[in-house]
Amino acid sequence: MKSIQPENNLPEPTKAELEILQVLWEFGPSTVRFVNDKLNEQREVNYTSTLKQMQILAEKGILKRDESQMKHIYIPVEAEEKTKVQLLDRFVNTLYKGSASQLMMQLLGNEKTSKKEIEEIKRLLDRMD
Amino acid sequence: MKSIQPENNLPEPTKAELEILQVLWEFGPSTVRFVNDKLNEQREVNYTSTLKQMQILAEKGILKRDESQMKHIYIPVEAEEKTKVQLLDRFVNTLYKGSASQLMMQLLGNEKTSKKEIEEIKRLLDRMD
DNA sequence: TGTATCGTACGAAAAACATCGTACCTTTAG
DNA sequence: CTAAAGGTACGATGTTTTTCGTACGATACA
Repeated sequence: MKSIQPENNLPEPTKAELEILQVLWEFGPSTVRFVNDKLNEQREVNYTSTLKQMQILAEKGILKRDESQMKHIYIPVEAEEKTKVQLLDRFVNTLYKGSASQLMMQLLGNEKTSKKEIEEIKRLLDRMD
Repeated sequence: MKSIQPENNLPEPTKAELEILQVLWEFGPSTVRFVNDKLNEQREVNYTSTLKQMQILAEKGILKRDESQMKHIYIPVEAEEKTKVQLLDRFVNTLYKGSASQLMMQLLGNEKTSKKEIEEIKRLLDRMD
């Protein structure tokens, strides 16, 4: 049963695009210079590469930008949460046929998910009632 | 706190590769013909395309194959669980800075995660003690 | 005022992925 | 024996994503 709804969905961000989004989510609206510097804390990347990516992101409508200054300021169009929910949804559908509980099981079985995390999750569920 | 461990990790499968893996996971070791037929239940794809993908997968060491017959049989090297755990791990790290509980919250907040799913998850956690 | 610095624009090359056509070998049925 | 059916190999091509060089306009300041 496919519900009819406005195809609001923006195109799925690519890997490189996600890197940029994450900087913007963490630090808020930023210039290319700022984002590029942040990226370079993790890996080497040329300024113009980042610039181009952000321009593409803007073309796609994933970012909007304030051009009133010479140093353009880029801003994510969708909130962090919304985008992540979308990505998560896709992930669950692809790998777990949409079953969130199956994903959970994996998460809980993973040694890398610490006891503390598990406690946190339980508390969360309790609070949900 | 990053634990030191052998970097066992195989290269991340691409989208097309994942499709193939999923068929193999669901139906067990298979021929190219079989996999291709399954894929074609969902979308049109040429036999040789699938063949090529599976050959690449084998080159990468993600699949191994039994060549003793003319119809080669392809088998995933890693178990479904292990690969999924790896992908999930990467996903959590990338989008949620490794916080499983944060991911959970999103999952639980998502209307698409049904009440039944949530019940399932709770039962799961209870059983964990 | 001129030159170094910092910005954007944009085409093009490089790299990663995906698809397919063609060659050619085996098996099978008549 | 031979033709059709079905298999693998693999290069070529198409597409998308990523990276970068170069051109050129603004700004800053010696």
